[in-house]
Amino acid sequence: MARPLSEDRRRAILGAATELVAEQGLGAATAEIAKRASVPHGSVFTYFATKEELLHTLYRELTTELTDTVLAGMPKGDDARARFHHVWVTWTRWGVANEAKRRAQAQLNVSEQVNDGIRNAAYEYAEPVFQLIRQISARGVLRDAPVRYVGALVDAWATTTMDFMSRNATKADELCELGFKAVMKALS
Amino acid sequence: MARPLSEDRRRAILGAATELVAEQGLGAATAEIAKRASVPHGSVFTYFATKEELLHTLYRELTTELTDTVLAGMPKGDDARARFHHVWVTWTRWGVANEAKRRAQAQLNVSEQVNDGIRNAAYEYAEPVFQLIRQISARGVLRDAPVRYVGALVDAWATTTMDFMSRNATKADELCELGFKAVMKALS
Amino acid sequence: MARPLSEDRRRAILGAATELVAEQGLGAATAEIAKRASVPHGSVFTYFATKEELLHTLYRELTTELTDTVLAGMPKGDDARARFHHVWVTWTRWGVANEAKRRAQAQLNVSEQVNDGIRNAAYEYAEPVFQLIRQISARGVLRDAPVRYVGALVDAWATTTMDFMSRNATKADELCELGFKAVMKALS
Amino acid sequence: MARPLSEDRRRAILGAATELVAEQGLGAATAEIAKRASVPHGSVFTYFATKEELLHTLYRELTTELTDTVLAGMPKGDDARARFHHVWVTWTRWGVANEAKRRAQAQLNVSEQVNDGIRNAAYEYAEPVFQLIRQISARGVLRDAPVRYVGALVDAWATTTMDFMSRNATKADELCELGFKAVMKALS
DNA sequence: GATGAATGAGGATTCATTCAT
DNA sequence: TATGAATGAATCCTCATTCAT
Repeated sequence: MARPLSEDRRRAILGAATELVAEQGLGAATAEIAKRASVPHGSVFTYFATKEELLHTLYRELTTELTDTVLAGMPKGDDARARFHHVWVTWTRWGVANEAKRRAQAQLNVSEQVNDGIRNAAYEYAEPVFQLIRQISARGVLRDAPVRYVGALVDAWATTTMDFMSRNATKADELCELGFKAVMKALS
Repeated sequence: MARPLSEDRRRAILGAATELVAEQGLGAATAEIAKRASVPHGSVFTYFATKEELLHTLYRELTTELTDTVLAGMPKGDDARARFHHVWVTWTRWGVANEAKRRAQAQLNVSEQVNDGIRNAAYEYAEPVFQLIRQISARGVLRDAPVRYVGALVDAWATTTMDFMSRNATKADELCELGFKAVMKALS
Repeated sequence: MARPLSEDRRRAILGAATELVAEQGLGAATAEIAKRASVPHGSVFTYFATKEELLHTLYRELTTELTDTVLAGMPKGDDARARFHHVWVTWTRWGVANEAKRRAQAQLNVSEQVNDGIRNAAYEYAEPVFQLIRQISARGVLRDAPVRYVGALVDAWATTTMDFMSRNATKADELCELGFKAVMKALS
Repeated sequence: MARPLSEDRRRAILGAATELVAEQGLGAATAEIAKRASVPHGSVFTYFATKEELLHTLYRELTTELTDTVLAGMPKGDDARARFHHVWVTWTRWGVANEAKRRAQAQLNVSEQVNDGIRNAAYEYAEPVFQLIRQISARGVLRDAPVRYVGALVDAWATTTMDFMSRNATKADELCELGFKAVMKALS
């Protein structure tokens, strides 16, 4: 049998794409992505049919990784606040620890390139998080608002909080907790 | 005697740029912007030295317009809540009524193209809004957080709210008010 | 007013395309066409939106030029034989004198790139020739065959005749006359 | 012990090449040929050293098949007209029944890729047909013309006739006979 | 100033061929 | 031999900016 696709190469390309999209936006050149991944330009297209597919895959992988990270180690039991606190802290720390990933995600998020179908798949994968948010907000001002809206608000605040944590490393934990308290107040 | 630059043309170019940046991101071609503006390609460069300058100007004009809109008709007096309500409603309505502008702004916001200097100028212009936000949050959980952070949180929620208002026209007003209540709870 | 498109450049590009298509087929690179035309590569696309358009234009110009050449100097009067003789001789001589054009035409003819619409336009332009052919063949074996078919037969023989005239310069005139006699016999 | 090359695969590749060359010209990609043949891309190059060799082989097989078809069932005896009628009918019917083959042949014919050596080999293989044509035209206008020229004229008319038979299935037989009569008149 | 052609580096993608498995 | 990933030159086309008119 022929040589199988190399998972390493695939990851190298996605990693390079993450960095360059974070730095330059979706306009990042496939040739430069290849160079950064130490892979011949042509190889980008043996792993991803088009640049669009590469970006879609990147979006999917980033959102999946984030959801997985946030759900891993989730406390059991029904202390919704504790559970949400875990989500919030894990989430924002992931964002601070993975600046390129976070910024690449931000670029992909504003782009038309990422269409509703792809976006919905990401939301579905994050369903447990949405459920938790619904639970938290069940008795608050937003109790009648669409979950997707409430989820998007939490996302927006998490993103903003990460940005400030990043820029202000010494006060990162403090900002994280302040952000958490504010969100909790808004939701409950 | 040199012909003076035409304000109409300048505005046409900025308008076309708004639409195309909203649709395609910063990659929008100057030639296409010119065509959309019904202006010869060369004129883009008599009104703006480079594409970068055009985008910077666009960012400035959009943020300025938004700030002006929000501050116009601001209620007098010290009812901070009423004043902030005015800001919130005007802001989100502007966003819904000016979809292209809102989306262009979002594109410019994530871009490295718009540097900190330009961003700070926008913040300074919006200083009255920041002051109002500080006032609102003076006794809340975020009382010790940096104003810029609190401002960014409000911005993030306003943006998210506009997006959902846009997609859900029949419930726009309702979402606007829900969002407002949630922000108020978070801040105070 | 800005610089107008240069007819010289346009012709240079079409000329270079003629040569390269004759030599290499439709696969000829636009970059090489540009080089042969002593024109920057980008200019090819300011004169022709796509390579396809360039090839279509080339087809149209070649067929038009041939038709014009053949119709110019057509004897007046009703001596159909004399008129057709003029057509035949002019046609095959044009082909011998313009080897690149003839071969480029041959390449374009077999290509799917040149669609029926474009082909029909060429036939319509050559309508006077078809009428003459119909007149010549009105009492022959092919009297009930579709004119387009008879025309295509004549075309096929003219093309073949030119090829042999080209390869055999000393007997070119002889071949031309032999071909003519054979066609006349076939048609009448 | 080395596994022997599979005749089936070879034929599958040639078949796929026929279709794709007919559709797209010589630019057809080997990878696509492989896919159409349901054969791994690499196999194309174990059966044919280069793409060029594949195309040469294709040309040879197509011309050979046509000659074989035309010569099979050739009436014995010295009725040259009957023999040529058989050739003509078999030839044009083959062309109509094998559209892809006919069109692939046309593509290969105009290409420089197929050089004189290869072309001559095909002519030699078709020698009996040339002899018949010489016999038919021995007393006609073209009696002193080079056989190759006369052969090429017949080829050109056969090709044109097939094209029209193909496009006009209901009148195919009629066109076939009309074409035959015209050729006979031209030659004899 | 107004216009739009000119330019050539850069962009995404394709492809014949090779070669590791 | 079979397979299909690897490669990088080549392909068509785009684009910001300049400049002749």
